[in-house]
Amino acid sequence: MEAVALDHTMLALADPTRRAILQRLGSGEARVTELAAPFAMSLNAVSKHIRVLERAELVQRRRAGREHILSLNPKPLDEAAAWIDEQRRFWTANLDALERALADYED
Amino acid sequence: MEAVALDHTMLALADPTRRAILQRLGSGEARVTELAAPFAMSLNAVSKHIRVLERAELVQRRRAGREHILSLNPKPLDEAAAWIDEQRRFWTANLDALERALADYED
DNA sequence: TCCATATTCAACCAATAGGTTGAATGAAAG
DNA sequence: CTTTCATTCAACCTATTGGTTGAATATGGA
Repeated sequence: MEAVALDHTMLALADPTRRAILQRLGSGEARVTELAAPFAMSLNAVSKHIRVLERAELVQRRRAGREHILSLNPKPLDEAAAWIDEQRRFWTANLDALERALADYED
Repeated sequence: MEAVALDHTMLALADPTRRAILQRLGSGEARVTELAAPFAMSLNAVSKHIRVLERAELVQRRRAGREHILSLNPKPLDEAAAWIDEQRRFWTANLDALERALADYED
């Protein structure tokens, strides 16, 4: 994944409102007003959050007349998970090597 | 995971310098100066990045004389990965339900 | 046509991020 | 001791976030 794309994805995930929006979109597409309803903030604020999610390409917009229908795009989520998993594999591999070295030392 | 902890973790991961620091720490602990060496920015800037990683508890500090030794703490990484995986499971479950509904409809 | 609805745009604001430089602290080494 | 090394603290700067309110735009419906 492009570094800047990861930046955008991780930043988008670093806010509880945006995570809640993603979670909501997990059960199906929704209009802006529907997405905004649960939150104690203005529609405009939610609209801005949606733009952050769009920048990260976590969310796609489709216009149907005056309504904008948002839907989830899981790919950046996959790529963020892949980055984390790679780090964890790398880290545990090095830990294992350390343990083997210690075992050798103890012999 | 606490929402605010996830906020801190995701935000910490949303910067290429900090991700590189984590990657470096994957292969073993390091001093501040060592961590800063690869980057074209001041030591102070890297010191700040480290504080962001510490706030997220992705990194731990141990003092040895005048040196501060940083090491990786993978737990927040695990919890971030768990959040993402949960979303993906939820999402694919709903997609599957949708597909089943479509299959029924087509019958 | 006129009004209501859905949404964004624009301007503003306070707080935070991400960087700089310069000074302070504190340990090590000569 | 005095100097060097490792690191943070403090102040500052600019850009971005995350929110607000008010106006603009565009579609739908009576």
